[in-house]
Amino acid sequence: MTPRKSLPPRRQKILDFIQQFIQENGIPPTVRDIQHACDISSTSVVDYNLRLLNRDGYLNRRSEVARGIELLDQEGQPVSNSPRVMVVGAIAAGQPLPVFSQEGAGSSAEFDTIEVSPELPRRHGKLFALRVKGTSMMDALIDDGDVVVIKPTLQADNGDMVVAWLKDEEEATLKKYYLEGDQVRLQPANSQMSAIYCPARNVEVRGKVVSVIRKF
Amino acid sequence: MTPRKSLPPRRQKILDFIQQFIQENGIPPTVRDIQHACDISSTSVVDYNLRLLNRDGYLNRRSEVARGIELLDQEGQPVSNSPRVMVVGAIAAGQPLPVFSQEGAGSSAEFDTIEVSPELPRRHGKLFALRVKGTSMMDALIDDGDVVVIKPTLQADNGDMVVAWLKDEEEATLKKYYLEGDQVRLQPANSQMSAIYCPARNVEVRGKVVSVIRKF
DNA sequence: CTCACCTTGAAACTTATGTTCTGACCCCAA
DNA sequence: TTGGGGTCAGAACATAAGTTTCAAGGTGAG
Repeated sequence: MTPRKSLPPRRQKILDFIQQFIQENGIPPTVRDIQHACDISSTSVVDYNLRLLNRDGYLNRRSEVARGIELLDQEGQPVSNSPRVMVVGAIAAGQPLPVFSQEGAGSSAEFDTIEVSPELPRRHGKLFALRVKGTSMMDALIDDGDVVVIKPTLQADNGDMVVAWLKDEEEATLKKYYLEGDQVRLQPANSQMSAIYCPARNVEVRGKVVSVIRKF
Repeated sequence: MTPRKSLPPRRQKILDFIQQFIQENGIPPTVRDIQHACDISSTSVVDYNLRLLNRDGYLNRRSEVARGIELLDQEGQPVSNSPRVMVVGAIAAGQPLPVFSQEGAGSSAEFDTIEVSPELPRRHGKLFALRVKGTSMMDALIDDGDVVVIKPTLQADNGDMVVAWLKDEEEATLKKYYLEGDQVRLQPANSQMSAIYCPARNVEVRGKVVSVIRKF
C-alpha cells in the first residue's frame, strides 16, 4: 500500500469531511454530500479524488453502492465509528495535572485519542482521558500505562472514584471520595490499604473516573 | 415509547437482518437488500414494516436518504456497530472455569455480551470475556466486577498475563506467566506481592488476557 | 514553446433506492 | 354475512446517488 504522506489540500479536506460526516451521522456521505461540503463544483471531481484516495489506501469504495465509502486506517483496516476521547496528558503522583477544559481552539488533531465504548459518552457526556505514569496509583488498582477515562466535574458524590488534587502535597491521586464533615476520606480501591484523611480545604476534585482501560 | 414486546416473525426477521447486515457491511441495508434477504415479494411490504418498526421505536429512518436506517436500543439510543464479545461466565478463586470453546451451536443470544474496541478482535481474533467475582484477583490489579477480555489459547509466552488453572489447588487465577525450566513462575501485576512458583504440570494456561474493562 | 499529464468543470446518463397507489387477502368482531 | 383494520403483492413512480463523457485549465520537463 502506498504509505501515508501529505495530501493535496482538496483531498485532505475531502478525507476530513468524510470522517466528520460519519462521526456525526453514523453513515458515510454521498458523493454529492462531499461536493457541497467541500465547495466542489462537480461530482466528477469528487469521484476523481475519491478514486485516488481509494487507490492510495485511504478508503474503500464499493462501486455502484450508495454511500459505499469506508475509511481505512494506516494498516488498511476499516476504521470504526466508535467515539474517541482525547488523552490530554498523563497523571502521576507529584506532577501537576495537565490543563483541561481548554478546548475550543485546536481540534482533537493535536492530541492522542483513545477509542471508548459508545456507551460512555452517551451516559456521561463530554469526557477526556489521562494516561497513568508510574505505579503510584496501584492502590487504586491502576497500573502504569493504564488509561483512565474521566468526566470533568468539581463536584463528587460519596463513593465516586475521583481525580483528587491534594494542594499541600501538590499531588494528584485516584481514590474513592467520601466527604465526612469537614474532612475528606480518600479510600484506596484496594481494601487492604488504609484510607487517607485530610481537610476538605486541601482536596480539589477535578473529575470522576468513569472507566479504566488496560490493554496487553 | 412503546415497550419492547414479541414482534411478528416477519418484523423480527427484518430487524435481525438489519443488525446482521450492519455488522457485516458497516453500513445499513437498503430496502431492497431487506426485501431479498427476507424473501419479501415487494419493497412496499418492507417499507410498510419499516414504518411500523420506526413507529414502535426499534429504529430510525431518515426519509429520502439512501440507507437511512439506524437501529435503536431499548432506550431509543442509536446502537453502535462496535464488536461485542460474549461474557461466558465468571472467574473467581476456587471456582471451576466455565466451559469455553463450546461454540457452534447457540448464538450469542443466550449470553451477556460486552462492547469492546474494534481494535481488539482485529488484533487478537476470536475473544471471550469473564466477569471477575470477588477480590481474589486484586494482586493482578483486577477488582470485583471487572471484566477481563481473553483470547483463548493453551500456549502462553513469557510475560503474558494469563488465565491460569492450578490443578491441585483447583483454582483459577490471573497472573503474568513465566516458564522457568520445569517450573512456572506466576507473577502478580502488583510488584509488591511475591510471585508463586509451581511445577509446570500443575499449571494449565486457558487463555491470555488482552484487556481489562472497568466501569464506574 | 509544446506536449504529456494531472486536475478541474459542466452536464448528461444510468442505476440504486426510497415512496406511493391500488387491490387483494385474512381475520375477527358486530 | 359484512365491514374495518392489519398485512401483503405488484407495479409504477420520483428522486437520490454513482458513473461517464467531453472539454478545458494548469504545470513542469524537454
